[in-house]
Amino acid sequence: MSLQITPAELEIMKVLWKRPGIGASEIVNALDGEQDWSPRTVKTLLSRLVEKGALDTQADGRRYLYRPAVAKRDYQKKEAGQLIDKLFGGRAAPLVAQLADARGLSEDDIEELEALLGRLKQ
Amino acid sequence: MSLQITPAELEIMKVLWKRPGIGASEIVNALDGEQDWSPRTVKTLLSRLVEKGALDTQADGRRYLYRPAVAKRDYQKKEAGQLIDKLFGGRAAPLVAQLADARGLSEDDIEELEALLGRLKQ
DNA sequence: CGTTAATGACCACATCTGTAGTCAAAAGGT
DNA sequence: ACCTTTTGACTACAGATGTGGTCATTAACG
Repeated sequence: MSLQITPAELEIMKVLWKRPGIGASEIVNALDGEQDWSPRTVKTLLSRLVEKGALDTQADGRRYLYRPAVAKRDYQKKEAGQLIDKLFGGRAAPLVAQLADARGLSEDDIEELEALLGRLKQ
Repeated sequence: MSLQITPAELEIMKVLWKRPGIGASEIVNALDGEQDWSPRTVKTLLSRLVEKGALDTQADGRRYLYRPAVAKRDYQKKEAGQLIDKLFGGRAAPLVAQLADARGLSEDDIEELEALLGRLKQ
């Protein structure tokens, strides 16, 4: 299953990754200020995500509670992998180089990466 | 201008980043084996890219020569930046961590990254 | 108990995307 | 001077996407 999550749908996923198991109205609320969507729009996106298998539902009286069927981490991995396959010839290093160039890595970033590389070395 | 390049269009861009200034038929040819598109499809994608401002044209008799109006490097930067903004809270390090986890960095990748970090340090 | 408000199901519709067809003009072979 | 081929312009159309409306049901408030 390809599990294609669109940008608009991703906003919903982000809310649910932070607070899994909430209902539509809480999601609408959480998005307030972030996105300027009618509650109808949020409902539609929720339906599509359920239909796609990206969300699981659990009945709670007359409504549903939603929770991600895909871990954020897994989704991030998939997206990152797709980007490097699509644009960087499947190699990670050039991507990092671009990032460094594009927005500059902070001191902290650099240290974090060095630590990461250290761990990877054995 | 947002300059949204779709996946299909990107295939065209890749050809032209490699060989800028060629005409439609050369592009069709270059894509042979890669994509299974009718020449019509390639023409449509070319038109859309020109319309979007992603390609520049230069008349060559009765046809056009096409060349990218966006450097590959810039496009890569933009995409990488968008990904980390969209999914990684704007921080590059977590992305790299995911990549390492997702597909494993090769020895070479690790060395390359260490060298890169070294350069960034001063 | 009756009216209201919230909820999911279903529907609508414009735009974008993938994939191509038709057409007319021009370039080139014979 | 024709016929064929190539090319760009325009058109087509189904599926995905963004954005939101209608409706019937049901929970909840007074």
